[in-house]
Amino acid sequence: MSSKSKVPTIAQIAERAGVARSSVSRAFTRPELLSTTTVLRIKKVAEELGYVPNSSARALSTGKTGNIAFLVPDVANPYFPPMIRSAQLAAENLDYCVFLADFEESGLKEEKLIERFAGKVEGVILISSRMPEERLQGLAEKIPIVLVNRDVPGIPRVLIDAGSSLKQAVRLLAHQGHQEIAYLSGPSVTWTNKQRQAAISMVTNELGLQLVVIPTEKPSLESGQAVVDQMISSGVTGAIAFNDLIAHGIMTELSSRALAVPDSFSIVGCDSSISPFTNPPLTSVSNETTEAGKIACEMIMGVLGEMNSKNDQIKVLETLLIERETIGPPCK
Amino acid sequence: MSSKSKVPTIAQIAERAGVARSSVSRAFTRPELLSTTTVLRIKKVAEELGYVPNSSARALSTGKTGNIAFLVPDVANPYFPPMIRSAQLAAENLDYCVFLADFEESGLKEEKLIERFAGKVEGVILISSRMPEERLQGLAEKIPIVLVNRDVPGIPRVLIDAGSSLKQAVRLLAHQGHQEIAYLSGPSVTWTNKQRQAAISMVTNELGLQLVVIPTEKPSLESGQAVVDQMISSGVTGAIAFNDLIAHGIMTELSSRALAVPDSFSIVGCDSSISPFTNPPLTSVSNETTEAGKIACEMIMGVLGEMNSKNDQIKVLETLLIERETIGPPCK
DNA sequence: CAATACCTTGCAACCGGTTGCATGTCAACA
DNA sequence: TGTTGACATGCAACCGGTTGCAAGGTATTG
Repeated sequence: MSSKSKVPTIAQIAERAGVARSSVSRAFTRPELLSTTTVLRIKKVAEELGYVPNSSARALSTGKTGNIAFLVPDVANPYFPPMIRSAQLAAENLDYCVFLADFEESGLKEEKLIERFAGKVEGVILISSRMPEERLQGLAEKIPIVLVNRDVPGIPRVLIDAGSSLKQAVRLLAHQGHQEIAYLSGPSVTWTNKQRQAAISMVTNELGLQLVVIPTEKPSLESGQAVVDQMISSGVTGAIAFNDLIAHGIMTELSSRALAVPDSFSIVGCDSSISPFTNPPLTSVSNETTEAGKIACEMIMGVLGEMNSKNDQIKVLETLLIERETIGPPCK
Repeated sequence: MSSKSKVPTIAQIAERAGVARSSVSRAFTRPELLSTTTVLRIKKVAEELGYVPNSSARALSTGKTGNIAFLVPDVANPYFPPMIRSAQLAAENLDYCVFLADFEESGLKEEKLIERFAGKVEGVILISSRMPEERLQGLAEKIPIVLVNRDVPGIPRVLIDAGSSLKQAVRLLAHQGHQEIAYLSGPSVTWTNKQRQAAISMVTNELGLQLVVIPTEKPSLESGQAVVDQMISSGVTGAIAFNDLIAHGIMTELSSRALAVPDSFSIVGCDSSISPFTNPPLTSVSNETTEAGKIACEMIMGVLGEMNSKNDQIKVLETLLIERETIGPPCK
């Protein structure tokens, strides 16, 4: 029932230590301005009373919250957690805390979230943003933004380039004798999807292969399962999926129809989110998300200081095609 | 170069609208105290100037930050993302923002994180906490805490009970004729592991089966692969793993040795995090994490108001054994 | 028509730190 | 010994909202 106890403030420490409030503040933020003995005395008293600086108050007077926000399209998509993890770790090392939010693949929700966070954070990291370019640019003038897997001029961004690996995958399929292949596309508005599809279609054109683009509902397992009929009837002998989830959905569905991979179909995934775990192990593109998360975090820290100055830095992460066991010669 | 622009404050809205600062404040927080026309006028001006309340300032004077923290042992473990997602969604509906942090399976780091968040949040949701019980109780006196999958009297908690499902799994194995089975255990300090192991051993005793407990390094795929030798040499014909990841590691390793599941070994997982995706699909325990995250969030909201009052509520979520295709008769 | 109640709005203190400036102390230097 | 400067500390304003209290105005009532 120590009614007065609660959380001690700077004032109580000051009184107990016989100094001014400002000295207590400085003991924590700029100890080099005080004599060593004073700092020690203050810290001792603070320790005794269990003092913890009130971060709202600090944020109010300094204007720095020490927070950033990390927005992803779908937390449960295994592609993102490693990125979330590395970004959060990187932020933590710089004494920042990170808010996480899921915008459920919706540009509208994304925008609402940004507005909600605007006052609470110093910057926002947007993963695979679905917002229209002009909106992004508008927001970027109000609050520091770093994009991952979205290419908007004028906004700092880190891009994971799966293009070269996917081109290599097409060549590999061609080399095995495939003439007609499918691309199971992802969310059509995303940079990632456009970029992947463009890379693939460039090489199929070059090699004179037939490319069938089959859209999927969502980049999920279920969507992969759902398009198998369409894929089979299209007459292709191999397929490259937008991501591992779709590829795995296809494998699952094929397996349930007693169609073996790669004997009946060759399948290539992308991102290596779950490809090491599938059976047979899925040939896929390496996963650079951990690196991307870390870089995005470092980038935003760099941007925090210098608002206004047109910051147009861009970092492209290259990928590798990881050959596992789902490519073989065509069946038909 | 509108140097003066920046972010408008309550004072500028007040001036522009010809009212006192307090009226502007009330227009947003308690509009029923003002006349409709005044509220409208203020809101209009605020809209024009792009006013957004400064949440640090608000937090300072009200004492409420509108944030909670969500701490997990490992973001990248597929068990957690659905829980994170549902908790975050639930929080958002109540206008709360959530910090996410990864304590890397370490009780020490967990404690540091809680302290760091202490000033920034109104409450903390701890998933599978590794902290000693007395520490938890100490912290719970300072800040509202809700535990998930950790059973500490006096602290509100939600528990996912896989026990009954695992008992059923043991019976199923026994019914198929298995005499000796293994439990591939998880992190020994966790409530989850203790509870699962206890449930299994209760039934093996009851049925007179031989139970071999094999510890794993981490609840990960790699750890599962690493213990296969030990499992084989122990002479068991079936195994129940602490989680799907370990189970899948075992399946992968067995598969690379040309040992088929369930023909050579029967395997049971837990949590259904990746079990629907394995090949063959892994018999496992249902995943109640989505529900748990939501409930944890609701629980902490309930606790926020009434600190001090001994709150000892507990919610237990029951699970289901989901039979897929990895249990068969013993081989040896 | 005066007294009373209610509704609307303003005043000013407060939340808990931070920081520019002023003051005071003491040692070093001329 | 008087001056100068470095160093240590205090004072008070400020960050941007919130809120108890009071004042002014209008409506209600006897």
